[in-house]
Amino acid sequence: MATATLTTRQNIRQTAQKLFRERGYAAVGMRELAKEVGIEAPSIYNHYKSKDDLLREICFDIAAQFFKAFEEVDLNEKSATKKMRAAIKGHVSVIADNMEASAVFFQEWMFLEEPNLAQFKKLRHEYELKFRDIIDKGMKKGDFKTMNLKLVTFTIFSALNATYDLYKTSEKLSPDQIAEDIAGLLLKGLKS
Amino acid sequence: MATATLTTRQNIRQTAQKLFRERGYAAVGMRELAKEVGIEAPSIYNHYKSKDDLLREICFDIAAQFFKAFEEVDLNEKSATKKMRAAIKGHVSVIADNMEASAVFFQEWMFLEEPNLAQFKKLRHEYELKFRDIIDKGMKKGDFKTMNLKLVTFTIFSALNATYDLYKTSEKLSPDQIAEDIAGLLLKGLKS
DNA sequence: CCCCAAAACTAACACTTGTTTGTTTCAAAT
DNA sequence: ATTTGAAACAAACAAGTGTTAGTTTTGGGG
Repeated sequence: MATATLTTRQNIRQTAQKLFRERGYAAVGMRELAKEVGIEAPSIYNHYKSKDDLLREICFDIAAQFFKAFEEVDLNEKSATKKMRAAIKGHVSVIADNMEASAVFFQEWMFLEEPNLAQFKKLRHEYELKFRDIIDKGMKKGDFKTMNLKLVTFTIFSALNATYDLYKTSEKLSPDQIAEDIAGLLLKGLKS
Repeated sequence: MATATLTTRQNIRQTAQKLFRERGYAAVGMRELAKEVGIEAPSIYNHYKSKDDLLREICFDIAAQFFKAFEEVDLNEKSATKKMRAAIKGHVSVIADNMEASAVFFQEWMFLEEPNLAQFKKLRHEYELKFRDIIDKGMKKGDFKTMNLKLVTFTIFSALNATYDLYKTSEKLSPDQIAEDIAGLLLKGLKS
């Protein structure tokens, strides 16, 4: 059990992640959130500036984790195939380690208000470009078959980002195993 | 121009599809919807019983289209590979022909109220089983490599259901071309 | 013990939510 | 020209929205 005793702030955030995922950001009220935490709604504002602030913290924290996971991959791996496999593994691991939060990241980000929304989109685009870059270089070196780059990147991301749904329904598959299997399926499709 | 002159009912539905997709079901109010249609909110209730009724019609209509598209595939194709390719094509075509509605189908269905929600889940599960069945038989016949069935089905669905996002950003790719490319990528990964 | 700040509370504000009621408009059929 | 039913409307309801103001509780440091 990593959960010793949560601070109220941590408790609010964790509960928000759960509720936002279960019922959607717009459908969850501050009073409902507060009740689940065990406090009154106004008390939340001692810890977060606004509802949007809460969503912002959740989304941007996951974004940072994706970038961090990728950084290690980019430094340690050389060939396009190995980089891709490692990137997929890192990405899936972040999702696996933050199931609720990453579900919010993927499904509720559009409720961010400006300027957070614009910054979020920018970050996400940067991250996608990193993946696309690996694939592009792999194609040019002949490791991967030449195909529509945008479509391929999209397909891969879609598959990866559904990992969350997989966890819910699946007979216990480990994150590593899921990452391995998805990587296997997709890389075989990429290979020239 | 297929749009000769829409009935008010059709107008409401089409506008609802657009708004629900753009801003999410919970975030769209009846007054906002009405305004976009050019009427007052209470007038909507001359055409739909409730907000939920609107969502129900959108979601279940798309569901019916998926089933219809699959039916033809199942009758006309024989080998697992051909069936799979045709099923993917049919699925993507339904999305391509109903971009807004299918986006709502995939992202807003959880806002359905009971008993619609339960029925929707059941339908969706049935549809998934049809795909899984093709893959399963393909594996047993040796056309496809034996892998975790649930994971494979999930990965494929995830890729297919992101088609909508692809349309928005992509340099004009035809539905057929998208279906072809995705099918190519995924089937190669499946092949034994 | 007292103080002070962090964090909880109650009450309220201004506004929006989906929906209902009762009435009026309007176009097609008699 | 009159009837009729569909579809529009304005007004309102009860409940819920995020948030703020002002106050009380709480728990650790001097």
